[in-house]
Amino acid sequence: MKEIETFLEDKKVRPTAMRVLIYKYMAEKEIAVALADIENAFTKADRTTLYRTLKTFEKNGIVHQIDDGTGITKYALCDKGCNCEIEQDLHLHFHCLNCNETVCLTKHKIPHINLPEGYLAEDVNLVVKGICEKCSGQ
Amino acid sequence: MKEIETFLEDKKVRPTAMRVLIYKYMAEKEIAVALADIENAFTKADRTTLYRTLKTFEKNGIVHQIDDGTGITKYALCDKGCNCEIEQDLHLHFHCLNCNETVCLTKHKIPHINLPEGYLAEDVNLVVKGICEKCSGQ
DNA sequence: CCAATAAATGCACTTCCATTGCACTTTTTA
DNA sequence: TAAAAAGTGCAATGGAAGTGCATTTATTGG
Repeated sequence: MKEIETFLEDKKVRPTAMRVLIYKYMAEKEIAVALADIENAFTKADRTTLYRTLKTFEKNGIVHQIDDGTGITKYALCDKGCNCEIEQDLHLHFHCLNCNETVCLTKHKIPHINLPEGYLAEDVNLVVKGICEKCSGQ
Repeated sequence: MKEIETFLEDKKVRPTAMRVLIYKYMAEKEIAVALADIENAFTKADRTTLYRTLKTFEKNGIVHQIDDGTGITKYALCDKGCNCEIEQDLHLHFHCLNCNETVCLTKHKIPHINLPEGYLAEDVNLVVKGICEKCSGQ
């Protein structure tokens, strides 16, 4: 708990009770979470607070946003060295069509993409859909 | 015009006037189009018709849907050999942050992605964002 | 310690786009 | 040519993201 507080402070985010809880929640879950998930977990808190907390976390490099193609924005904690901004550091995301969960495959960097002459890449989004190990093992 | 009709018939889609026009419109544009684009081009037709036309086209392998991360669903004509379903055939999409246009880079197949043990890939979505050749050349 | 200020939170509302239900029209077919 | 099917148009719904403003809570300088 204390560690979370100091962690947030390091990231220049004031560690309010709500923020610590949300961080804790996301750290315990190992999958990417949607705003609605957090809403369900913290029914006493207002949607807006949760929403803005995520935006604050995002702005300060605590979480990154994931577009997994479901149309629902997901968020996941950044790894220690996760430089979401740097192209080379981008990892891919896996969305399971069975359990509907999305995970960061942090170890799997996106391979270099060759583009035609004249195209300049600034950002890459790679989502693989299929069956995750949890679901395929059953 | 006649070719479009027979083409649609080949795809088991009844070539109504509207459908032929929409197909023609998409063929002339070389970029992926949003429903709103088509709406603007065909102000006399109803949104729903255009929407359902795209869905019909999609179901019959005439167009494929593109999620370029803008939150707006785009559609593009499939190439002759575009087997949208087959993983190996998936091409990548490029979204220009300047002109906001999205194109299929049909020639650029998605490289094989190595996944951890237990993960089964069924579909891959790869979107590169940056500056397109039209915009970078200026 | 207290007042002034800034940050965080909650509520209500808006916007935007995708999607659907139902009625009406046009086309197909038996 | 009548019945059925497919296509089209209008209106409404739904879900999620985002915003304005008032209120509460925390911070800080005197």
